[in-house]
Amino acid sequence: MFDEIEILKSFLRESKLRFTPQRQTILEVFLSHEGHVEVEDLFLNIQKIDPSIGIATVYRTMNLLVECGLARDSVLLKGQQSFEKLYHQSHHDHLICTQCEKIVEFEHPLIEKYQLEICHTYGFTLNHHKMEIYGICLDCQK
Amino acid sequence: MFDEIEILKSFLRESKLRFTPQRQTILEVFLSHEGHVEVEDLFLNIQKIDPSIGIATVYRTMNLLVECGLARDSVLLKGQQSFEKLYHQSHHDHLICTQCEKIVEFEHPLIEKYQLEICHTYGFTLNHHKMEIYGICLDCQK
DNA sequence: CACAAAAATGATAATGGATATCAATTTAAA
DNA sequence: TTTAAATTGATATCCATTATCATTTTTGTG
Ligand SMILES: [Mn+2]
Ligand SMILES: [Mn+2]
Ligand SMILES: [Zn+2]
Ligand SMILES: [Zn+2]
Repeated sequence: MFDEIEILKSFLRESKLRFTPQRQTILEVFLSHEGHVEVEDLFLNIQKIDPSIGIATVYRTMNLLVECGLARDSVLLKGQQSFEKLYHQSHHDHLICTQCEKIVEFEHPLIEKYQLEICHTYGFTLNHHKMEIYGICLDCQK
Repeated sequence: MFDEIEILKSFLRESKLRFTPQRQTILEVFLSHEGHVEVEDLFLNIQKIDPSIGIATVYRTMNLLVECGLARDSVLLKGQQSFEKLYHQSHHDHLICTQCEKIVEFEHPLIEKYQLEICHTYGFTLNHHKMEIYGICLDCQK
């Protein structure tokens, strides 16, 4: 049982990359966020801890976190990339209100099962998937 | 039973917008494409017919086509927006090879059914959805 | 401890797709 | 014909992300 820091460290070691203070800070700030984080929010909170960290390093590190499976890029909110935690999180998909942009997370085991079936039918190996349902939430229906 | 031109015309009429030669050309070229079209390809083919049409009008018109339900924006290929026909097409989702970017279309009635269930559970009205499965295709597995 | 090679960083320039602007043109309706 | 509104194309602008590059940091080796 490893925690996220260990995951990142071993990923970096295998890739002959280095574990740096900046990468640690960025990972920690990212982990402190619940749900879906935009790069801008992430960057603001990172700068509170270490104002010398540049935006380029944030992007670079987030890409690494996606590569090693600690993050996934999530829904596109107002044109900006956003991320959410992937490790130690139960898999889920998203229900998005097109009016207020509220995001509800859900999971449905049968949908996951049929996805596997589909991959098998077409000879694909399953890597990951993205499923977003767009509609109007209860609040916005009023 | 209306065809696409009629759909667009009546949408424009209701919105107090105008049916123009440019819009007709763009719609026709779009309809002549099978599958998923990037803006760049679309623009090239439009210019073959009317070289005076500008890229801004193409974007503007494609947005209209999405609004009136004749097109939907589809998967993001190499950073560019792409569209596919929506009217008179059977609904389907996408299986995408992460290696060669091949796109296979599939449909699964049960998945659609469960999506409705989920919306009902959370009190959402269902508008549309997007489901993409990423994996490696048979050819690329070799 | 040097010392060298490789990797990482931050500032900033560059990229590129999409949108906004605006003067000129076209359209619809009276 | 006349007028107001809509549309167009050229082009400027926006803005998120990536590339560049000089400098700094890290790692490993003797
Ligand atoms: Mn989520
Ligand atoms: Mn398709
Ligand atoms: Zn809502
Ligand atoms: Zn493939």
